[in-house]
Amino acid sequence: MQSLSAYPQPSVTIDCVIFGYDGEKLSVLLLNRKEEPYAGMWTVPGGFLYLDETLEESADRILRTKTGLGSLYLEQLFTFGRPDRDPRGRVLSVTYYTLINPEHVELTTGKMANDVNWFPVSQLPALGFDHKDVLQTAIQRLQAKVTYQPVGFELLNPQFTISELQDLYECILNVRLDRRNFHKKITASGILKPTGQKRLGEKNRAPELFEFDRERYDALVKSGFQFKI
Amino acid sequence: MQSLSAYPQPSVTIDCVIFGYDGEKLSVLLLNRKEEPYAGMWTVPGGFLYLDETLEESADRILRTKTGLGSLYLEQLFTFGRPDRDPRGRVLSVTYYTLINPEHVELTTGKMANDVNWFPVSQLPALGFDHKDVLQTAIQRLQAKVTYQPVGFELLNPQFTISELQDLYECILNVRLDRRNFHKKITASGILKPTGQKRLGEKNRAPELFEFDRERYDALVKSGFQFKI
DNA sequence: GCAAAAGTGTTGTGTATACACCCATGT
DNA sequence: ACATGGGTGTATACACAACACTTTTGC
Repeated sequence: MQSLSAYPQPSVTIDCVIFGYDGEKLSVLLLNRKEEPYAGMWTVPGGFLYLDETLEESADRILRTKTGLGSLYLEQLFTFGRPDRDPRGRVLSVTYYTLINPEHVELTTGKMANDVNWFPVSQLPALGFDHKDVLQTAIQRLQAKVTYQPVGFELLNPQFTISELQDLYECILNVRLDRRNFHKKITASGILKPTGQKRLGEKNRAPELFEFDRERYDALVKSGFQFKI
Repeated sequence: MQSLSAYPQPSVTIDCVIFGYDGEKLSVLLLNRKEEPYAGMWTVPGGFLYLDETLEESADRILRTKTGLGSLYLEQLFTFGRPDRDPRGRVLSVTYYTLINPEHVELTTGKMANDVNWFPVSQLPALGFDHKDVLQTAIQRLQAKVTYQPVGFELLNPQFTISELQDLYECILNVRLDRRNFHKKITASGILKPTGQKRLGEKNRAPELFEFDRERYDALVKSGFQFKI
């Protein structure tokens, strides 16, 4: 590969905001840095881009190495590039984000970090670099997206109840929704597939279990469908 | 500035999609390249990022140098990073986009280009690099944005008629809208400031002239206002 | 007066909201 | 049987789409 060294060359990191939802609150996955700069502080998982990999391949490699997570569906968020955002020199950060269910994954602390942990978005620790801006941007994007697209199924079990879905939406959007209207709207949208099963063993009436009907959802999106909560 | 040379270093370009509207069709500003690679082909205006400037400063500098345009309000679009997207080596492209009124600006062909010209988005020439993807992404973003935010005033004269605004929307979205419903919706939104003047000299009834009420618009956006066409 | 586009109003239809009621389950 | 949350129905208000008529301007 040619070096193009006639032109200025910054370094580039890929940083990933991983949202998780445990049934109660929205959290993000953070790493405690072992090395300078910002040793001992928390940051979003990230690493340097190699020259022979795509941005997405890089994100996947970095997440596997540093958190043990792999094969996630990542969406590009924003590219941060303030000249002073990294004390080591000029480093751009191309950021990605995704949503996962923390109970479905196993975390591994890579050797570059002291610790990997979930933090509720309402109680974030002090963050290194400009990762406070990164997280703020990611939360705004997630909120904007959830109001017009039924994202968030990744955060629930494959089979879930309508109440669980409503809790998730209320949590992301930080609002209260009418239980009955939510029920009507979400079933009318046609993207929930009834399983015919119920969740037994709870204290109250057993709620019906649904699955996300991705085929039907993709078909609706193609035809210009817009979900509105 | 430290070099960080222990880490792989790609080059980074800033590329800008400039949309223009001449009252009839939506166009984009393209440069005819003088040098390899892709000499003689058309590309979106762009250039290499310097290490001491922000991404936005870089975009501004590049546009001034190559097109004569300056002080535009640019919005970040996407970062393209396929390893093979530039034959010279690994080059990331951080892209921006904006909307301007072609009649309000004067173009200068920088010495790096043979020519600078507007092309209707429906009749694009062969494009260098992956700029076909760049333009497609930009058009999608513009269409998505215009349906929930009243963008596009930058493309009109400071004073404009409701019909002119409707033509613009129909052009961007590629649909036909009911004249009377559009009139009601846009005036009810409160973001048009009546000037009390009319545009005389046309063949038919003189239409009222309006201005964009940016203060009121910003206030509405803050309070969670959503425009829907 | 005529043509052409601008401005205004009405009405029906569907969708969102704010409600109240019954049902099923575990204790 | 009772408490608790799950499922369903309905009346109202509101927004939107479809449509017809009047007004103003230049010729």
